[in-house]
Amino acid sequence: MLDIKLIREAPDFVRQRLATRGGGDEALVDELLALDERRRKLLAEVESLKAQRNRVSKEIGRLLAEQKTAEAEARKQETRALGDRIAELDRAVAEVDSARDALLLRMPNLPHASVPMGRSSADNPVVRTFGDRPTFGFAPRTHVELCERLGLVDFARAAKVSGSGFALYTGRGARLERALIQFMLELHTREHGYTEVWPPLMVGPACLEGVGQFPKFKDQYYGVAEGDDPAQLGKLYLIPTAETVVANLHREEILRESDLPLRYCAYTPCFRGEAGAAGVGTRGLIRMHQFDKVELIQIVAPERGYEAHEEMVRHAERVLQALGLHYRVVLLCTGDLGFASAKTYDLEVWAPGQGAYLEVSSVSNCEDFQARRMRLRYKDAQGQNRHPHVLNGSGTALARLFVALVETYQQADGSVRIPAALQPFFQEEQIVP
RNA sequence: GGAGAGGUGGCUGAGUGGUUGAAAGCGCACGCCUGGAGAGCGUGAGUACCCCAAAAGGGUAUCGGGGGUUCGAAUCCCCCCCUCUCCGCCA
Repeated sequence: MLDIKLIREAPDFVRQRLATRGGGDEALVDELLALDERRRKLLAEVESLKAQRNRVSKEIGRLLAEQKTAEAEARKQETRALGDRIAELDRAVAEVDSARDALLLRMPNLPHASVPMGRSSADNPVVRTFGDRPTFGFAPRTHVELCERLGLVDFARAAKVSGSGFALYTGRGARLERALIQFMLELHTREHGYTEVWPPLMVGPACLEGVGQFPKFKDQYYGVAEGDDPAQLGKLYLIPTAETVVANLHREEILRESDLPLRYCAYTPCFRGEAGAAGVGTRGLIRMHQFDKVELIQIVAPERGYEAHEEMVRHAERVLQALGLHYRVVLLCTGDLGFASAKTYDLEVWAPGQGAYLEVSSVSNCEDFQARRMRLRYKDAQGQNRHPHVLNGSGTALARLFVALVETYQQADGSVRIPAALQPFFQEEQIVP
């Protein structure tokens, strides 16, 4: 969430930055400031009353110790009314508090100054590209055709057991998926200095709130209930991305500066309701309720936030480079930026069978927005507690990468070559019908 | 799922209604001491919020979380969460 002190001290700046997102959130600033002012007013009053009560209580203790029971009783009588007033004010504070927090939790992060202005994905500038679109001496097939011919994915049986939006990888398809996961984990842990973690796949709502998914996007998630007890719902959710759990690993901690940077790499399945998303029902692997992803997380000192951000984009790019896939890097404009992010790059890989770029990675610096929500801090050299920058990036998402790979390396006879970097993990050079 | 034990500051651990924000020990930081280190001695130190232009200073809250009793709660009552042990079940 945003720093209430910043909103208090520079409301115009905050309004202006929020306005660039085009979501109308700047209108909340005045409401927030009014609540904040009321809160402080109430606090000042109730706290001075409590101070008074504490003084009298101590005095009563002293009087009782000195056997002056009558005097103590008199004091008690006096103070009784104070308690009622305090309780009343406490309730008022709690009300204002929760109203203020609810507002704060709904306000998105401020876009970084370097983020281009824009309304939608159409305004995202391409920052750089790698490679060229491959050419074919034949009409390239879609991954759906290729997968069915080669027996890599059984969509029909996946739908039979789980409905649409699920894939059953079979035989060499399953092995290819596993090889890609293994390849990426090895790359990031051995060459980019990330620590591998394999986290729980279900988390409590506090974690979703911590990364900024709650309360705004509550309908996107799969809630899990143990048994048939509806009261259990809302206790645990399937993670929509490893970010949800890994970014929260140190929540409510005060780290030492020497602990930073923390770099984690995690392979996990990801689960998404995709409620209302166009194309869930379309064939193929492009939009799924369940997909695999290798995620990168960094927790760094604010001074190093944007340096680390650029570095992370390069780490994700190396996956696509090593696999020899054509891709482009896009910088999200203000209007397309995610709720928690201050700056985001997307990696879009070319899928010849689709004739389109597919988003396989999104690398964001959320600055201290998430750290503040999850009460994650570190103690700097001066002994000050500060919120670190929390960054997340896909390194990369699997299903679409699978699509791009199969479509890019398809041959005229319907077979698929395996790029050299993947061969040690896949153990074969090609997939033939 | 059943039975029991327990959750106190960075850690260990005292504390069952009244100067207890919390003994003691360890660890930590700084200073003295030392050629240097250690030992020893001394000093300091939680977190969040509020008041104050700021600093200084003052205040409130915080002993797993929430609620209650009371003038006053780490201490009493209720609910919840978590950890550990044993049993059951189970990959």
